[in-house]
Amino acid sequence: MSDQTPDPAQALRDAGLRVTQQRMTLLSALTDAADHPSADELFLRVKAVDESLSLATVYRTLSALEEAGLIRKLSFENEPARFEITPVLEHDHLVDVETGAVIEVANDEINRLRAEMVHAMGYEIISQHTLIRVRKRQTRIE
Amino acid sequence: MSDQTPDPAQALRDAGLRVTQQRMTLLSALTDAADHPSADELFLRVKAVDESLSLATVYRTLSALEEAGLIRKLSFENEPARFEITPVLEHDHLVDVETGAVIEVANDEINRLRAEMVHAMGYEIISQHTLIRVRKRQTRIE
DNA sequence: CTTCGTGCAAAATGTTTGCATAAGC
DNA sequence: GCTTATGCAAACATTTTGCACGAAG
Repeated sequence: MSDQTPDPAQALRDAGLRVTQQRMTLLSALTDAADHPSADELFLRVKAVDESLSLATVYRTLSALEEAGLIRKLSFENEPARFEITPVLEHDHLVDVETGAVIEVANDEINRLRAEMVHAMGYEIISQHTLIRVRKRQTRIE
Repeated sequence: MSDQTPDPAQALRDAGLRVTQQRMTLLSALTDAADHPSADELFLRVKAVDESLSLATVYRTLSALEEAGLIRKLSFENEPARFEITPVLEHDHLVDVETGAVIEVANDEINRLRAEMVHAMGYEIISQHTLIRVRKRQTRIE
């Protein structure tokens, strides 16, 4: 129960990054986020904490955090990039095209098959992501 | 051996779209493409056929073709969208981060598991795509 | 002949960058 | 003190749009 929400300062230090107020604010905002915010949405959230934090810093910090492997960038279709704390358990995303809802899904069997396939081709996986656009199935008359 | 490269005009008509010279040129360019060109790359290729064809038309046509289901838009990371003729057999893409090469891969087992999972959650798949960023595995000393 | 697609230029969007200042180490 | 991060505004790349004209059905 000690590293549920690890100290952002420590996480930054461990990643070899300088610990600044802005980076801690941003990392905390992402850690606290239940959704998958875009740079712009994050900007609004961190501004509520630190009025002076700029959008440029949000972008620069997101790049730095991604490069350090602390966060993951998700490229959805026809919309700005979204971000999430690097998941401990690999998972993918369903996007309900009607509501816009993003649902996380994990399937060990699929992950295993994928890793095997890639390995057999002589590659190693750096990162992976599956995006499935879905619609609620009509189980009854509507 | 009759519908290997179907008549673009017919394909457009079947999709309920007006048959214009520009759309045929673009659809042919994509059908002939061995790679996954971006809007800009396609623009260069179609301009070689029809000098007057504009970039705006390329974008508008790509949107129309995608909506009609004739082509698929691929959202890669940190680069413009790429396009391909809608594949008959569902497949995903490996991107070699060192060379930039895009490799198509298909795995029926994975596709089946995915469809099952999504179905069990009460959804139906509209479209799906897996992007795997990879690096060549060192099999020997380098 | 009516509707829809096109070209052009301008605009909108999302993201990056140069520079002077401020903060981390 | 030396190095790196930040804020601001300007630049950038990609994609979208308003409008007048031309082509498709």
